[in-house]
Amino acid sequence: MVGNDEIAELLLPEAKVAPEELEARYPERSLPEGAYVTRFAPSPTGFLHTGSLFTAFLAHRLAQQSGGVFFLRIEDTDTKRTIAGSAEELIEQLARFGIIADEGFLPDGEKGAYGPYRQSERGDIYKVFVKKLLKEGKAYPDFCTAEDLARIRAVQEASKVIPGYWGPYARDRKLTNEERKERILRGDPWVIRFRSEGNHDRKVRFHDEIRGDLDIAENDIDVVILKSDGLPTYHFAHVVDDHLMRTNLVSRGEEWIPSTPVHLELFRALGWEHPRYAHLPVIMKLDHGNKRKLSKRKDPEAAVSYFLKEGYPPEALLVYLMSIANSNFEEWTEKEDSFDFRAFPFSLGKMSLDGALFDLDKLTFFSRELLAKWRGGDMLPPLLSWASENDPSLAERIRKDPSYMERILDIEKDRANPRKDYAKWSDVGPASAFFYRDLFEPLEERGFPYDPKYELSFISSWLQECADGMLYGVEESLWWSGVKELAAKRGFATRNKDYKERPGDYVGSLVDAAELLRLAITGAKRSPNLHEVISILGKEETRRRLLHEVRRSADSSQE
RNA sequence: GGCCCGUUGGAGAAGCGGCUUAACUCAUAUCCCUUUCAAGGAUACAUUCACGGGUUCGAACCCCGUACGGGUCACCA
Repeated sequence: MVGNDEIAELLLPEAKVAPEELEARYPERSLPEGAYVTRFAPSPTGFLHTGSLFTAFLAHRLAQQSGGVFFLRIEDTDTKRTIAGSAEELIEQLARFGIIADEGFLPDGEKGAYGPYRQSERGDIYKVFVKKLLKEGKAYPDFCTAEDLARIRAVQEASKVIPGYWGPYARDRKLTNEERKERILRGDPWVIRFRSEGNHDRKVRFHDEIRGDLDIAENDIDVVILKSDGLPTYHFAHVVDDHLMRTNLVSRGEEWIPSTPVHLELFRALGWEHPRYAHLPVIMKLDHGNKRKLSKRKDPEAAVSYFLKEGYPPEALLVYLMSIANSNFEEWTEKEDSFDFRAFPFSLGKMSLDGALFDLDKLTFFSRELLAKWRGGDMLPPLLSWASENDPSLAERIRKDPSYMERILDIEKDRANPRKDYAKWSDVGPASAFFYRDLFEPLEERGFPYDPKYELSFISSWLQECADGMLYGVEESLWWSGVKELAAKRGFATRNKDYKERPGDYVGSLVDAAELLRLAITGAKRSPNLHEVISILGKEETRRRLLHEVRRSADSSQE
């Protein structure tokens, strides 16, 4: 008689460590009551997805606010899909969002006593437990080829039974150990499958921290736990790792709900308690009236790098994500007059159950609000580092005279309701262009859209009067009354009401007078506060711009 | 297709059987203020909670069915 032990030995001779030894090597963590041990466990198969950032962010928050531990594990058991360097890129990007793990796979190497934190380096650990299951008869080698599996599936489809490698359809479950030994020695390729005791007509109930109690059919599939390449599947790796790393709350995407019964059964078979689960809703997008998952291929905003490239401050994205996670966060920000989500008590129970639609408008709103609170001095460093990567000419302009840019960024910031011009760093370049002579000149040459009701000769003389009579270096109200005086002399109505009542008595309203002035100085009908603009440009440049327009309009009026 | 989860305004949502003639935020529109823009202020925007039925004196809230949306059914995670 060939026993299970012999088969296990034949299959996995390299697994020599005793399970107990591993248990001892990774002891229970001693943490305060209620502390969460969470993790982010990405597959290094490409860029950081916005949904992954959401998941990582919340796991991180949960650990931090409970005084627990947040670690990062790389799930690279699918060697075919692993992309070299993407794990490093992932953690580097997370770090830009301030999501830095307490332990695990980190930018400067591994840290923590529960490693290794890369599944591809944990092969021996998994095998120890696979071997244990083998010995206990809870797992067995399966010699099916892809064609064998396809055939089984075809039979199942034809007879309309539930597809999958289960019960009577689990071909190699029924092999005798003698047969197994023979085939192993013969060198037939194999995988290890878990022998499920489940019955899909029965339901398992488990508690989800977000959704409450869930009743789902038991697993009855003999899932593969060790692949032919010697690495475990997700299911097995999750169970072993989260047990050994002493995770107590697994937060992951809701796509995992249907396979949770598999995990529960594996935990039981190994004699372990399972962690708590929180299945997070997935971020969606509206596409032709249909909701669908944010797609890597179709949606630029599915990649976190998109936001970085556009120059949204990372903080703003996180504020937005927190607002979809807990909608009461928004009320909290108003009450506390703060966007500091670190101080906000995030709650799994308050999460909504279905996936939120990604709303760029709302992100923009938060971003504007956030940046409005920053002074020029706070904005300069992140702006410069963004520009260095994404807008070299802007970066150069800033470097040449940082304090000039700082003054531009500070326009109308010094008040109770600060100006909200910028939602992202890429807004700064276009918005500030007219302050720079080399960028402004082409605008000048092109001509300005002055109101055609004014003759060019009139414009010319009005601007000349402004150039000569305008006050510089004085505070705004003084400056403005100076302008008003000039406008009155020129025949503009100084009060809008007057103009509205008797338009015939005036050449225009103060609005018109100011618009001509604004156009000459900034090149646009819309601009930030003119007084502040002028004081940043300085008397010389302002005069130069005015006189240039005086000349130009005089010239064209003669033609 | 089977199973699971869900369905409140354009978006995020509050609500958990009478206090809802459905809060709040974003977006949109109009008006006010105003030297433009931004900001700010005011107002409008679900005659009703996917639909149908039931329970109840009373339902967005409880039950059943239907529809719709999403997820999942791999040696991928």
